[in-house]
Amino acid sequence: MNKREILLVTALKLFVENGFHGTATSKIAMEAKVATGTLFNYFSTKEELIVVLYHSVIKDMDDFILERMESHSVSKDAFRFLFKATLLWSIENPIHFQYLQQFNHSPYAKIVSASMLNREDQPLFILIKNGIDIVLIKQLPVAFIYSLFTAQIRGLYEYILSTNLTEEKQIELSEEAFEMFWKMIED
Amino acid sequence: MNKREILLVTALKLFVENGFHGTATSKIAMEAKVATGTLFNYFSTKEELIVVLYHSVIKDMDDFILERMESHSVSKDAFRFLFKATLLWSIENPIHFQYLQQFNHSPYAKIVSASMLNREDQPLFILIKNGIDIVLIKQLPVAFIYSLFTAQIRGLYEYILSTNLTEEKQIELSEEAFEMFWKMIED
DNA sequence: TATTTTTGTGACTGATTAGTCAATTTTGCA
DNA sequence: TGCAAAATTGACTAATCAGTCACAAAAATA
Repeated sequence: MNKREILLVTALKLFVENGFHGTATSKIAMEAKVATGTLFNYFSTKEELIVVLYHSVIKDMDDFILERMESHSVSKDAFRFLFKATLLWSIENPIHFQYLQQFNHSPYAKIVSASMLNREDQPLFILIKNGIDIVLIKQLPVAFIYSLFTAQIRGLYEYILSTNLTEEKQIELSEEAFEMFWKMIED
Repeated sequence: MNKREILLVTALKLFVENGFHGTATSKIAMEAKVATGTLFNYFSTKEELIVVLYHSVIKDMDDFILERMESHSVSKDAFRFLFKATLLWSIENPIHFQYLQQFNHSPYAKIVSASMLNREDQPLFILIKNGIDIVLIKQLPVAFIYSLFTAQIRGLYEYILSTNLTEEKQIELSEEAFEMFWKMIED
């Protein structure tokens, strides 16, 4: 890990722990064992660090899912795969996931909201679009199904976090949650 | 409105607009047209203001829903009612709703997380519990259904916010979203 | 090795912050 | 009206913060 990556990882941890407010740039630098000046060599402002970190976490998640995706067919199984892969990443990277939530519900979100409307080329978005076209799922706006999909995962994630389920039980519940979701959107 | 209420309303607006970090107590006091010292007569710290505001918004929402609730029967209609009432409040009070999200995804959330486990006496929680008991809905943990319920509303809300639907279309979509949700949880 | 370029340093600054408090105004009441 | 209690004020402080910059170390190049 180079200094830039160390700074990002450290910032991630501290932002989630203490919020954007509670995390001074000097604390990030200290924890990352670099001088305060060094942080500003890599990120010109604190805000830039926050936004770059957001995009970096998004990329982490996308890579995780794309790496594991074999088929590009339009089927219930394809939906199941994306559902479980997204959830798995969230459970394996709770800090990352929490950072996305924290960022999305902060005023920084509006900085990227325009550029993030490029969801249209995400695998999930394409899958939903095709699923509607071949009448596999309900004839509703793509973005609406997309919203319900991500909401379902967030709901499931929050429930899992609040309980102490074994990994086995978690998988069982994820399967149940997906089947429920499928009942909801199938045509 | 007394000064305390004015301060809460002003803080709500500024916190959602500029975040907890970006909102100085002096700015809140100025916008509320009181001296900085006055704010600290009502709330001993900024954190107390943030937490009190959270509880106040929760109470607003609960009151809104309870006021409109006639029947306490355990039926699909009862679920539909709670679904639509919760959504309606969110749409009519977007700033309040956004504040709840912002708070829940901030480090302040852990301050109240313990005391908020008193969800068990919420109408929705009781309704779900009874719905499971009489086998109206799936035999799953109450908290799990609860999570999915609130997640579905958040998903729907986010979609509605991101589009420019007429009020009529919004109602139509809400009805659709509820029917979809019901398919998901009915036994 | 000598020289240039890149990377890293941390004391420093000007601005801003949450919270205080002695003085002042307003209110409630006899 | 007069007086005491309560509410309000805003200048003030000690602390903290994001970001700078002159310098130094390290790395790359010749």
